[in-house]
Amino acid sequence: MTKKPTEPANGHPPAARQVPMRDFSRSLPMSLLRAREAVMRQFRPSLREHGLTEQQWRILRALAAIEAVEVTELARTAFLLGPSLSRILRDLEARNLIERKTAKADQRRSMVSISKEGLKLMASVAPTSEAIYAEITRRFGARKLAELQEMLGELERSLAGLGGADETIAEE
Amino acid sequence: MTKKPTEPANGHPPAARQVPMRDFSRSLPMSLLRAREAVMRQFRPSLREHGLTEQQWRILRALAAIEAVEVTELARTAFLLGPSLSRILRDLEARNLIERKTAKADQRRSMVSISKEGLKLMASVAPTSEAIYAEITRRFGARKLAELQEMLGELERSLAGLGGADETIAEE
DNA sequence: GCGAGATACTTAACATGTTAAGTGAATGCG
DNA sequence: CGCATTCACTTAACATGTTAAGTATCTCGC
Repeated sequence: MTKKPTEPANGHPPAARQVPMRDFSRSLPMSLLRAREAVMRQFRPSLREHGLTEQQWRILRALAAIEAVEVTELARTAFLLGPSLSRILRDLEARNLIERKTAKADQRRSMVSISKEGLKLMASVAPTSEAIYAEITRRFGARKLAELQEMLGELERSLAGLGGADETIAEE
Repeated sequence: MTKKPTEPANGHPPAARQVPMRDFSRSLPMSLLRAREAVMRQFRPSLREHGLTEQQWRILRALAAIEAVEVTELARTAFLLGPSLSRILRDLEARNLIERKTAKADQRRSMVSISKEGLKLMASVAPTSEAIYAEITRRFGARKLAELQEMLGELERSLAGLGGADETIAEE
């Protein structure tokens, strides 16, 4: 074991850089993607054991903190797009982990809440999840973790209102 | 400043916190997800105009820096899973943006390279992409950006070899 | 009140993420 | 050699990301 399967011979490519660009592997999006994947890799197995995906878990967590929410608000909280949320809610409802009822005042809105079963499932997952988070904090350092999150928040804020496109309001 | 994470007197939801957990919206995975989305939101419209998705763009960028690579190595570089890459390469090849040829020495491997057309497309996208990156850097600050990326790298490294599960080597 | 427009979702369609299984080609070992 | 194992990829199947279109409901001006 620990055998090198294939030696590419070249430690690094001889490079034929034909288009001038930053080193791709060091771009901000890639850094963020890799960091997030490194973190999520820790959680996924545990969630999987409980039959939950990352997104389903996000939804349950968001619901556990409140009585009930509209779908749109839940989408914002769990950071999911409407269509994704719509599908997931359908499945979670079929599994009796959440409940839905249309609002009285506005028949368009539907109020979502976590069910007793959903709470039970959460209670069974939470300890492991918290332990993993604690281990990550221990490894990386609580102070640095707080700093990192602060920077991420700043980054987010500094890009707010720079909507990439179709952000032209009241213009033609 | 230096506000405690869990403010009991939060002006947010009436709270029916039934399962003890961290404030979900401030978890590390969510911070990373939101930050990355804030960044990618800037690039997607431009890529879309050129008929490229984020992942296709990653592949082209990775290919532009070298002569040719095996699929597995490309997957590592572009941070894509094999199946995703396999599909995308099929499409990029159909659009004549890349070329493939099986290696002589090992018929299993296929060497992928960017085509002349692919390079032309890249050249047409790169300026806008670089401009967006520059604007992000300007807004957030070059120094802070470097710091952030350093921290993200540290986070990644500190979690390496903590494979969440099925990481048990030489065991049964 | 009523019809145009706005809202809150949902469906649809296509691309990717993710895991498992399949296929053909090399390798290692008896 | 023979053949089980390993490799490098590809397919398959299901879940989500992403954009566009559809549906029912509500709001508002006239």
